[in-house]
Amino acid sequence: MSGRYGRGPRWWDSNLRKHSCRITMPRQVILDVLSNEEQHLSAEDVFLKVHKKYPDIGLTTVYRTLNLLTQIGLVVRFDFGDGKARYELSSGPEKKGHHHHLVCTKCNRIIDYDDFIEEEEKLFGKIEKVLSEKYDFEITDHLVRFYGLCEECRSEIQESL
Amino acid sequence: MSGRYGRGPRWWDSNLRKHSCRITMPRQVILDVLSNEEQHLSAEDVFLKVHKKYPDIGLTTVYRTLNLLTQIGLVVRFDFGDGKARYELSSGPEKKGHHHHLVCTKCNRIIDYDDFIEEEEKLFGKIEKVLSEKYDFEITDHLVRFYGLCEECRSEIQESL
DNA sequence: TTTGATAATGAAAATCATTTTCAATAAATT
DNA sequence: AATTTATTGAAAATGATTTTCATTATCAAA
Ligand SMILES: [Mn+2]
Ligand SMILES: [Mn+2]
Ligand SMILES: [Zn+2]
Ligand SMILES: [Zn+2]
Repeated sequence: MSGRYGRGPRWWDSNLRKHSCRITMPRQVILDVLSNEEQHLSAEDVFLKVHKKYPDIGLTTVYRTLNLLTQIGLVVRFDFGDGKARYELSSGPEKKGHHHHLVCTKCNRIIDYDDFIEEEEKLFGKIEKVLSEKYDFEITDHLVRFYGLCEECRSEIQESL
Repeated sequence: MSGRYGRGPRWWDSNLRKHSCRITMPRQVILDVLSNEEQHLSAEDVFLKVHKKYPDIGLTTVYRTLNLLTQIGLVVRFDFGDGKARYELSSGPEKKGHHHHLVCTKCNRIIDYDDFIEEEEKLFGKIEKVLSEKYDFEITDHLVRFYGLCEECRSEIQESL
């Protein structure tokens, strides 16, 4: 783990500095992986991808870094119910907009969707207002998710009949 | 673990039989706990309550039973993000109606609410229809949840300022 | 009611994702 | 370059849940 990380400064450097976190090689590499590759990676997924190019970066550091990035808000952590947390970049140039998820209960495939977000937000705005008064509860976030069977899993079930 | 379980047959006996599960003492006791006590119990919570009256029932059996009851639909399992699964009776006489949750991110308190369920369902019905076509995904269930700070936790924060 | 097949149980060990510990190392500031 | 201290990696620890396996209890059949 010596030398500086290749390419120039990144858009997230300021975020790190803002929280007085050092800009280290493992952090850069992990953020690069998160911003280039597909979403919803587990810690081990991240580790594996990182490991190919930088075999000296350990799994422990991946966990620590994902926790840090989640805390400072650069990354969002999800629990889809398969026993491992999943992570997704939350902001920046390559950011995906506000979206929710379809989760296949058979193969754990995750599908992002951003349809109806407007309508959802509108209803939730109203709900949040009423609930926070009624239950004296300050709402800061919400979770909407649909579970079911993806196309592949449905056809597998068909075949087995 | 000898002798039969005290009181007469229970409403859930038929559910168990339907799935060709034996009606055992541990299962009766665990179901009794779930139907009498407060909701959102962890496996260990259930074990502790069971243990007071029936010290011979093991934690392993509690886990196994909760899994079974979840599979046959008598119990619903939740992951609120504190590392342990929580369980709630899903049907029967003492059933709570369809409801969603407010989750305190500081103390993990869970508040049930059933306001706006109608409106939610109406919107979700529409969303589900469109999404299942667009993404070729058969939706079987949904999850709505609000995160935030409960009253107690807000006042604690106030005090510490 | 007794019997027999086998599903269910409990204790201990195993899993598995994640966290902690701690000595070594690297990033920022001077 | 020297100093300070946050960060790192390996190994061990943790903690919830599952698996294993020998023993026991349930239930249908005789
Ligand atoms: Mn997503
Ligand atoms: Mn509830
Ligand atoms: Zn699937
Ligand atoms: Zn709280």
